[in-house]
Amino acid sequence: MAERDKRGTAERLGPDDWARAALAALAEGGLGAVAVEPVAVRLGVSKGSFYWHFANRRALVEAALAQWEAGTERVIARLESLDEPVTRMRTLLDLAFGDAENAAISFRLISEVDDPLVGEVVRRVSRRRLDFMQEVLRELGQPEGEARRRVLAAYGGYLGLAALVRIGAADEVPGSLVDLAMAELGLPPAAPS
Amino acid sequence: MAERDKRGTAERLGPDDWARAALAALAEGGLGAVAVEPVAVRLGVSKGSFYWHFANRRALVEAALAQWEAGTERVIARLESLDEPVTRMRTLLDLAFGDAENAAISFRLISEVDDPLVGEVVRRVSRRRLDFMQEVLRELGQPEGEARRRVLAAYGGYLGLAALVRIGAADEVPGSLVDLAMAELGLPPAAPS
DNA sequence: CGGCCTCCATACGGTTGCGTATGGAGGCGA
DNA sequence: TCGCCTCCATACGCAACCGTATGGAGGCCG
Repeated sequence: MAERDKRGTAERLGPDDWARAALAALAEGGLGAVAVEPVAVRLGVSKGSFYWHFANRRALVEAALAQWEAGTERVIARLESLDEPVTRMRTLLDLAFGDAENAAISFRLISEVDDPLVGEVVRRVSRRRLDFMQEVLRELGQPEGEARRRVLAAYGGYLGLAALVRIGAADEVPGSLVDLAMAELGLPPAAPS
Repeated sequence: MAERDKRGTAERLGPDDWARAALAALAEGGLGAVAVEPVAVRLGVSKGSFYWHFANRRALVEAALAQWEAGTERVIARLESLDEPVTRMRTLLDLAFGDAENAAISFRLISEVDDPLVGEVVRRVSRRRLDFMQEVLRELGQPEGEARRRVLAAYGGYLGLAALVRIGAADEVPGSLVDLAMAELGLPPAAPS
């Protein structure tokens, strides 16, 4: 792994490193924490470095959002290699309920949807996720309206439960919640591995 | 200053007015928007007024949180006047899914749960709401674990759907979602009015 | 070896928000 | 009327952050 210690060994930074650090700051402190100087401190460098790689703070936020969106695309691409629709959906749910950090970022970004930059990406990513899930249900023969309603309930439930876990109201989402979500989607609860 | 009717009828302000304005700022711009000077501008006064009523910004945030918590207590007190448990739950869901602004505030606060002030109140309010719902299900004879699981799914679904509405993924929660939530709770969907 | 290019540090001015100090306008009782 | 109390305005110092300017260390290449 790349040593991320202080500037001991003079590792050079690229825009991706800044975007990654910006996402970490976003998850911890919200959009307001994605500030140039604090993120620079987090990386162990100064602002001078930042303004070499980026024009301004806006560009950093855009890079962070792009990296977050790319993560969603990566997951979807990985899921599309699975032939069986039911397995695809169950793997999606496992990934979604398992990645608490990404859920936290999603939560932060949704609450910050009034920001024009954030809003555009959040809407696009959410639509992408919902459409993907709906397509899986369509392959399984569910009618359009029914599938849409179930997908909204399932994705909304995912977001909300992630919130409850975050505040400690629900300790560590039990595996049965994946089954519950599968049931809401009209799919069999047990994995046919 | 010849101009002084900027504030209309309410000439003098009290702490409650500041707390209300702070909640409005919170819903719009998040916790970071609960700043002294912007809220003062919102009320049409200056900082000098604020520091008469409050010691510092922290006190303003605390007052806003207290007012938000009081709203939850007010709703619960109103619900407890209803004798029939099923009616109580259905009225609760109608109120919850109907008040989009309060859902937005809940969302903002949950995403800001790392803040010690916010975290304490958010956890207490969430526990209060969950316990109240669980108690209703218990009155209806549902076993403890089952009730807890259903309440978590329902409250999580509420939060998540509010998020989807907020980003425009689900346009205007249809009334059928209340029925869906009732079904998740193991209760009859139709109101017996 | 000398020049250039990349990446980063330092220093500066501008803006915004926090908190304090001080004073002023208006109501109210003596 | 006088004096006091309440509520608010103005002015100031301080800190955090944005963006710019400028220079410097180290690698690469002629």
